[in-house]
Amino acid sequence: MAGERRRATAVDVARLAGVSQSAVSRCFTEGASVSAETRGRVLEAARRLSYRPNAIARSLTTRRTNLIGVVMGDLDGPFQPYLFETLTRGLASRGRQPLLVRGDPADALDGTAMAALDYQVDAVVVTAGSVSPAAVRGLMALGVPLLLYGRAVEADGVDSICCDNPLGARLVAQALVAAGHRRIAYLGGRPTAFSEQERGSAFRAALAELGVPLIAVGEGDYSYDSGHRETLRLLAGPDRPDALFCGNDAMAFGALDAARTALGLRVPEDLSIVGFDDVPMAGWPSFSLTTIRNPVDEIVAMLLDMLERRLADPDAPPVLHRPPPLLVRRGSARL
Amino acid sequence: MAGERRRATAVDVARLAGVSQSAVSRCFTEGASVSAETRGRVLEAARRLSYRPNAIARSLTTRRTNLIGVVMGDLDGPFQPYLFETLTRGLASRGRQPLLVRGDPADALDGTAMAALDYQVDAVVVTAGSVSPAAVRGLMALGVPLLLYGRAVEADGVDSICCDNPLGARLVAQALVAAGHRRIAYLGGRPTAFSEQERGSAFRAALAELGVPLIAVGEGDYSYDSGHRETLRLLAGPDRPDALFCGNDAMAFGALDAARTALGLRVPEDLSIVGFDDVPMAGWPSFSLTTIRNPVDEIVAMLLDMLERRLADPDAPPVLHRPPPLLVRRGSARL
DNA sequence: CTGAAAGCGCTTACAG
DNA sequence: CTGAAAGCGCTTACAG
Repeated sequence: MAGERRRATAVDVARLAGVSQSAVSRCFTEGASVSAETRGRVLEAARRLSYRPNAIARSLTTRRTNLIGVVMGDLDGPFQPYLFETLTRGLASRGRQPLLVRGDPADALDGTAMAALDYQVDAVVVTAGSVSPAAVRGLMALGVPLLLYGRAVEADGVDSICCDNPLGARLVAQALVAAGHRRIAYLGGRPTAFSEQERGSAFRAALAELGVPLIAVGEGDYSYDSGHRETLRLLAGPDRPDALFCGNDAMAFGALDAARTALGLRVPEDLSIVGFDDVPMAGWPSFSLTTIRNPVDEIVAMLLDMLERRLADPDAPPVLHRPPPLLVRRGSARL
Repeated sequence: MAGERRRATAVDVARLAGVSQSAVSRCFTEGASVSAETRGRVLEAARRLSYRPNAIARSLTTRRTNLIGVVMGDLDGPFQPYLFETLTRGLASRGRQPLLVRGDPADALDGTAMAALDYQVDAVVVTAGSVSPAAVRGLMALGVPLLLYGRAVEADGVDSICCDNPLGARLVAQALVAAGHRRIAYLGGRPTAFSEQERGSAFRAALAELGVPLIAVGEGDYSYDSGHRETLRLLAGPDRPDALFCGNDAMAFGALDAARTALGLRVPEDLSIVGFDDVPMAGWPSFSLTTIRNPVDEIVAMLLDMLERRLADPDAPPVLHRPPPLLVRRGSARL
């Protein structure tokens, strides 16, 4: 196999099969009319030449690329990889190619990120916390269908899906209070994140309604390290909390390690810790984290449906879905 | 903002700027000759129309897409996401777009995976354990430059880079024996994986050379769950091992949890556990895993250089790099 | 059912 | 430096 320099084109196949190039094209387009005999000869010639239609050329003529821009931030926590995995597999199984667009929660999209959009993606899906609100506005101005995961935005041609964060926070507040906790602390994620804003304020509101004060608040950035660091700080004072709700699982893991290993506390006897997301690791025996399940599979499935719908009709009215999360009781909280 | 249905093309810009379409094109191509005045008018018109060259059309004419196929498997362990993250960022920073190709270690690449290659990727990089050897051969037959990470293959036009697994395994064997361990067990990963074959056989060989027997062997699949399960089995017998080398960190975490939580053993007093990869989590206090550092950053940097070189000269002789790993001593092993 | 031809939006010799 | 034109590899009316 000399690794032929040039791939075969439809013209090559046509020549070999003794038909027109149009006939070749028809054999590779759904529902085009070709006689059985022609199709047979074309397919055989194509096979011999290892011919496959050039998707770039096809995209140029059809003005559809089948490429979906996927805006994502760092894959550095345990949650993002799972989401990304599920999303890209789902896309592929529906015959769409995910083209990566690297975001940065702090910035608008830079040039190298925007370059991906020059490939004429049919739509772009923005994943949780991957970019700033300003970047989302920039994307909206592009006139490309936008699907937002993890934040709610009201605009034409923009569909959003976002776990019901307020409900999740409320479930935690209620369970904690019902179990008798009265010295409750909250460890928030990146303050600019939509999820953090919803979770933080709903948690406060729910506690207030229940007549239980929030006695301490930490400010993390959704990372393990920030969870570890802030927990050390929150537990340093004299009036130590008896429960800590963390804005995501990664911080909760940091909190667990800080409480148990660094401070020598017993969890959940001395301190209840609750996370948010329910990543696979939350079930590992070393963590056994009580947490709120962010229904990723369900969210991705809905997102894919929203995408098909939007692709079929760019002018369809925007939709916003808020799938409900669930409290998962494990060993890290006395509930 | 009515979300204009049609993006501006070079012809639109040319009309607005009062120049030819060729002139517009030249303003967007590196090193083309355009007068300062023309360039100014074109750029201004382009700005007003939010014009950016259509990368699909450009790809068709230049026969270069700047798209790099990235073949990857599941992102379900802690190692793959970090690798993927580093690789795709590196690609993007060099102006190349990563196009995902989903692999499956057990299968050849299926149709939906191959569909990505119809986009005329300039090269494909295959990441560790993402596909079967048969799939790699299929990719080689395509005549597209191939870069292999995590396995060594000798062939024209195929470059490989792969951590020096035998060295890593030897480092572990030597350190364990030097520290006095004499009842050593090995927990392997997926038997069909290139890395497993190298690590497993080098570990055996090194122990044999040192005159220390391998008293037990487990067969996992690189997952946390398999590490947990196999460790329970390995530690069940009467002549319990005093050291366990795991084929990757994920299994080592499972082993740690099994030993400590399920079996109530002390690590490293009762049992030394060593992993392979040094994922970020290995440094978390709950694990404090002694492990072999797989130099991902270095590997990705080399991979990107290999890519540029291969793109510049498709006929360059194939290269094979084997960067050395490093033993990282933490708390999970008595060394 | 089939072929000739136009056109998708660019780049790049080729003349000037 | 600049424009007219060919060509990249397809799809899709349009005639037949």
